[in-house]
Amino acid sequence: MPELPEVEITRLGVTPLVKGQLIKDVLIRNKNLRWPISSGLKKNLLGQKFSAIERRGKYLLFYTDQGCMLIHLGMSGSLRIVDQMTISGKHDHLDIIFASKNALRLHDPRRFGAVLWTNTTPLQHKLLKNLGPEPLSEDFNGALLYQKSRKRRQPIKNFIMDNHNVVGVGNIYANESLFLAGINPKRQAGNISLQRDEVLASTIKQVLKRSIAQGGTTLRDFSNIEGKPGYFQQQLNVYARASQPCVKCSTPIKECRLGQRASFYCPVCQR
DNA sequence: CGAGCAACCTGCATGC
DNA sequence: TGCATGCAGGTTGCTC
Repeated sequence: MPELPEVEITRLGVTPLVKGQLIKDVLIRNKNLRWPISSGLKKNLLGQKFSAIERRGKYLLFYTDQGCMLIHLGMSGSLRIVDQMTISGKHDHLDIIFASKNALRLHDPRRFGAVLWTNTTPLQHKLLKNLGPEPLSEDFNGALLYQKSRKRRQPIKNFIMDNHNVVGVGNIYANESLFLAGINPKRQAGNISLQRDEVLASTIKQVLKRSIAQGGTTLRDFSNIEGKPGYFQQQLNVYARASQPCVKCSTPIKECRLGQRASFYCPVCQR
């Protein structure tokens, strides 16, 4: 489900409803995620308040005065704010219940998500400390892309989806960004000129920003914290459009697999 | 070191 | 209708 825009939509939706609210109870209904939810989570959170909710890559960081809860939504995770009495479903793993009677509820059918606790600076956490730059920050630009990709032979699509190079570019947005930048996804990362890397970096920023502005992409089941879908999928140019005409030149869109992921491109517009 | 790939899971669409 | 297969928005950690 979530790529960076969807995680950001979730963060923006959750923040006003949970920030500063006293945590009254924590229910671990199903601890089975990528790693088991620690039973100590309740002790860590009880009586605390979230002072800020930040994002690093696709991780959500829920800060308290005592430490920080990290949540990753994996492929199918979502957060909702519900009334604490709302009946839970099969894949509802965790409820954090506030004095306001609202609950922050984590739903994750495929269980690729994670809920972790850290007492140290979260950005120094093992899973976060080696992440590449945020795509929407000034740290990420064409010069960086160019410098990091020299002598790299892997396809550019794999390269921009690697968190060490830049975070938050998942499969949909990698496909879309490369289309708009006119770059073939199979092209070796190390063979791309500085000028074209600059186009690519600014395209990635633009695509992510536009998607956030439209509430993210809903393909199957992404929804925001109120359960409403995003609208960016209406603007997808290549993703899941195999054999359909390119929006620019009408050539049928091609599909291939790169790094085990479905990849879509126009063989004429993308070189 | 880079690159490739299996694995972690469930749900859904498809085809026989 | 039932069963097998393949695929899905992500990431880690192994092997070569």
